[in-house]
Amino acid sequence: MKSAKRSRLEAAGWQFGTVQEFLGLSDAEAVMIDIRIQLSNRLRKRRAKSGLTQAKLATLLESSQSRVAKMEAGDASVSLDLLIHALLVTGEKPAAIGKALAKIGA
Amino acid sequence: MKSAKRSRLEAAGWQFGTVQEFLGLSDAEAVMIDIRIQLSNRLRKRRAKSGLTQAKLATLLESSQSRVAKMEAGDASVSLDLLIHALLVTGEKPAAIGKALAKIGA
DNA sequence: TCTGAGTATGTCGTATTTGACATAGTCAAA
DNA sequence: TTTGACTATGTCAAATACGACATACTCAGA
Repeated sequence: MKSAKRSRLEAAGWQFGTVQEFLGLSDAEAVMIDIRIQLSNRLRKRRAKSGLTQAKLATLLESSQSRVAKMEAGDASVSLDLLIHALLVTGEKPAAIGKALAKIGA
Repeated sequence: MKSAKRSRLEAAGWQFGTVQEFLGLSDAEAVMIDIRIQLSNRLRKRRAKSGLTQAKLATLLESSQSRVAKMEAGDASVSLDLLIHALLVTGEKPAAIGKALAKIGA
């Protein structure tokens, strides 16, 4: 968007910025979401590589297929605790989890 | 302990091994605890370095002094989510958190 | 097209985690 | 030794994360 138009709209009361700003999230909260997404993606890859179905992984975790689906979807109802636990159960090493986090901007 | 004595005691029904074995924890659960401890220690250091009291940090987190104390004590009632969030609020970068995790054995 | 294995999504009752509060412990400075 | 700032610990009602279940979607192979 050209800055002239933007200025006009802002004068009319509109605000522009990132989605983060739109949602009113602080930096920390935004990073929390990035972490969740990063771990989710990683879990799906790990599981696929191990040839596990969501149902089988759920059994190992003493959880349920639907919860594993939510983990991999980055669902807001899933804690980082559960995601990390799941990763560890797939054989992921803490060092690898650390590396994944290191790639998150901010 | 000498292995002869150990063998004798094992024959009598005693078991030996790590604390982890004693408590009946799986590898993943043991690592979860290591992660909590690592992040707890890191939080206390970060806060001290920032010259924040537990009460002030609690305000930033919209939490309470007692919960911050529990975070730093590695209390079992504190989730990794909360610990990580707290670290981020003290200005810790995800990369630094990643490095801390990378140092965990196993 | 069916069928079946795998995955996604919504809901429910329960278990855990939460902030708040009360209160006790610690320790330096007066 | 008192005071005051900081930290630790226990408890509680409320919030939220949990596993389980039902059900829908996807898609490859018969």
